[in-house]
Amino acid sequence: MIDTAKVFQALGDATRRDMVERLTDAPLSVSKLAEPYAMSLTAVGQHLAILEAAGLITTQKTGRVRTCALAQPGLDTLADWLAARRSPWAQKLDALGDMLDEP
Amino acid sequence: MIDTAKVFQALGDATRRDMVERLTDAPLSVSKLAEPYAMSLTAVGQHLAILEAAGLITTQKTGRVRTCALAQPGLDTLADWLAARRSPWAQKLDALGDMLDEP
DNA sequence: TGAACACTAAAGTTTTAACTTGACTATTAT
DNA sequence: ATAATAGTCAAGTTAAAACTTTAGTGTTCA
Repeated sequence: MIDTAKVFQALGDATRRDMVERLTDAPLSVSKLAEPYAMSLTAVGQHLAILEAAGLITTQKTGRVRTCALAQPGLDTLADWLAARRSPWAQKLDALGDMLDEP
Repeated sequence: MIDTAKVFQALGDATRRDMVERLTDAPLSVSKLAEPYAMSLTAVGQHLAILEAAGLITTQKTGRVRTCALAQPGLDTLADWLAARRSPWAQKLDALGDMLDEP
């Protein structure tokens, strides 16, 4: 399980949150991911490292292109934290959801 | 609905997240809430203002004591954001949970 | 083989957020 | 009335993130 602090800190930044949102639709290369932002590619790479450490994305390099995709572990950490703070009903349903998600 | 940015930014700080976690159990005064932290009351007050703006807590002053309690709107914002990024199964169950939560 | 491409590493700068200090208000207790 | 409590305001400091620049690696294309 991913550290809660890393997940919330990662999503606390607007650029990183936007990256995760864009990856919800489809995987993207670092360059494509960087396009909308007015910052260097280096800065984008730093953001991606933080997102990856938080288990929110996975990346793999093929040739010279690194492809980034949304990852579950970070989202699961977030879901667990949330469940502990919501109504008993929501908690039970979240637990059921986790059960049904398993392979 | 609360702004997503405010909620994530609020929970991105370890002290604020700890405050929310402690308020999950029971409401607390500003002083009681401040006790475990090695920082001024002023700093605690600043954190509380951010949490309140994010809809994660509500506060009300009675006499000279301000009591802080966990609030739903911020958590709901978080739940909605999460639901959009998790598996279809988890999404359906979250929606069902929201339905059953209603009065 | 050489040039353009897609990134990456190290180190420094800038910007933002957290926290402090000192002074102050309103409420409760003596 | 006085003093202690509980919190607040404004302004400044400090510490942590975000971002840049420069230089470099490995990969693909002409």
